[in-house]
Formats: sequence, structure tokens, C-alpha cells
Amino acid sequence: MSISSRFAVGIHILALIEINKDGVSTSDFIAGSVNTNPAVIRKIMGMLKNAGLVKVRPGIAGAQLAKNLSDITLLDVYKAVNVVQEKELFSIHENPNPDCPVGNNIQDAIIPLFENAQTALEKALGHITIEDVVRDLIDKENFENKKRSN
Amino acid sequence: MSISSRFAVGIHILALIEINKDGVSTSDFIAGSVNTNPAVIRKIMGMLKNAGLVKVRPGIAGAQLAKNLSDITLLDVYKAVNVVQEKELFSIHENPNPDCPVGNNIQDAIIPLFENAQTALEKALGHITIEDVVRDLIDKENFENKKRSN
DNA sequence: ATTACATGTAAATATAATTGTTACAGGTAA
DNA sequence: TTACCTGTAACAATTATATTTACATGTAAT
Repeated sequence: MSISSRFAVGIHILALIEINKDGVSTSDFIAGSVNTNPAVIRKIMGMLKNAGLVKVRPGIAGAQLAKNLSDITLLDVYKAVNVVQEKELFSIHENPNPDCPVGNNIQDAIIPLFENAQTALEKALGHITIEDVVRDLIDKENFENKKRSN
Repeated sequence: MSISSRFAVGIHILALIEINKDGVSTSDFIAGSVNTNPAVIRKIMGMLKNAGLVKVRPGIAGAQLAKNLSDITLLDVYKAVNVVQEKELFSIHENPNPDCPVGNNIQDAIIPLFENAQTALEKALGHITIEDVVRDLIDKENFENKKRSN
């Protein structure tokens, strides 16, 4: 099992809008960078829009960030693109046997433990911003270019 | 997306073996408590066995724990039942465009962030033992019985 | 040895999620 | 009106999950 790449693509989209801020970031343009179909980008973009992370309007080419780079955390993106439902990172078997002391209580016993672990994950995502990602991308690209010019 | 319930079932199995330690925990018996097919239990049990968490032998009825309760963490179970591959909790889109500064570096930028979050999750699981779960199960069952006798 | 019953495991199925594709309705501006 | 964009739905291909069925293999008691 793996969490949908919509999350990674969402991060990609936001970083690309920033780095291409002097250009026009259409779904076609973004799809070319992500290497997927423009409709996929538009769908994810719609989710980012609903979450208040980007501004984009029907008929008008290009998307813009709706917040400061440093005010968008990975957790915001993760929630926006809906890759994991609240409290449902881990699934639990349904209908354990209520006539068994274990079956009767296992769900109540496990649920808070799973929620705890999920919270730890999400907290970690909340500490990183898109600004961090963009900075890293620029550093890496500069380093690449420097290597190439040698 | 959700992490397979094999994890929750694995925890259920181990707790049940402990609580039924004076009885014989066959795959049929366990399946009755989990409320699933015995073949499912045998498959998961095989994984727990490979991970050194339970002792079970072909032809001989019943499973036993292979370690102390307090020496089995939820992380051990999680790894045993193979619900999330190493470093692959989050998936990343493949083949982003190498001719774009974002596409060219996004994977390297994101991977360590994702690994970090996954580690936070797993660390949380490492702090809980099956002993904790069993204690909670017993508490909950006692409380249930007390209510019923009133 | 045969019987009874357990585990180990593979194959087949149903269900659901992910990703990509195509198509088209509707918005905007030159 | 034309050209191009976003928004969205329908469809297919792929993959993972969960369950069921079946059977080979191991063990022990009669």
C-alpha cells in the first residue's frame, strides 16, 4: 500500500507555480513538467483551489498561489488532495466477534493507538513548507548547472 | 487509501494468543474471533512466524508467542505483516520532465521529506507494545462485565 | 498404516482505488 | 465568432485487498 502520488504532484504543482511566477502556468504547461495528462492536473488543481491554496478561474489561463509560500505546509497540501481520510490511515477489520473478550474490545483498544501514529505523521508534514521545498529545488538546480559548466 | 487491516488483524492475533494462553489457538479459533476465513489467519500467521513473533508448526494445532509480550511492539507487527514497504509509504509520480528545473529535482527534494514523515509514524508505533494492548483489552472487558452485573 | 485434523500455500474471485485518457460543457478575451 | 482555457464526467487499465476454495503436507492417536 502506498499513499496516492496526488500528494507529490500537488507539491510539484505549487512549487512550479512559484518558480514559473513570471510565466503563465496552464494545466498543459504543468502537465508537461509533471509528465501526465492535463486533466489530471486540473483535477488536483481543483482540490488545491477548494483548499484555498491556489487561485485559478475557468476560461482564464494560468494559476497563482493564494497564500505566501511560507504559509503553505505539506500538511495543507496533503489534506487538500485528500489522500488520507481523517483517522483512517490505518484500516481495522470490521465485525470482530463480540462474544470474545478480544474481539469485543480490539477496535476500541486499537483506534486511539492508530490515531496517535497518524497524528505523528501529520505533525511531521506540518513542519515543512512549500518555501522549504522551493529553496531546495533552486539549490539543487544551481548545483546541477555548476557541475555541467565544469 | 488506507493501510491494510492485516496490521490490525496481526495485533488481534497476538493479543488473542496471549489471552487464550491456557487454550489452543488454532487458525479456526482465531478466525472465529477476528471473524474472517482461517486461510487469512494462516497467511498472516506465517508472516508473524517469519518475523519471529510466533511459534507455529505444520500439523500441530495452536500457536504460541515467540517473545515476551513487552518485547513485541506495534512496529514489529507492522513490519512483520508487510503493510508498508520501506521508504514507500508515500508514492511519487515517476518520470517528471528532466528539462524543467522542478521536474528535474522534485523527486530528490521530496523523498527525504516523505521518509522523515514515515519515520515519525513508525517511531510512534515503536513505543507501544502488545502488552499495552492486552492490558487495555482486559481493563475494557472487566469494565464491560461490571456494567452488565449492575 | 489409516484416520482425523492441523498448517502451508496457491489459485480464483469480487471489490475498490489509482492513474490515465477522451470528450465535452462552459468561461473569457481578442 | 474564434481560439483557448478550465471544470468535470465517463471509461478503461492496472493494481491491491480481502475472501473463498482446494489441496498438499505434517503430526499424532488409534
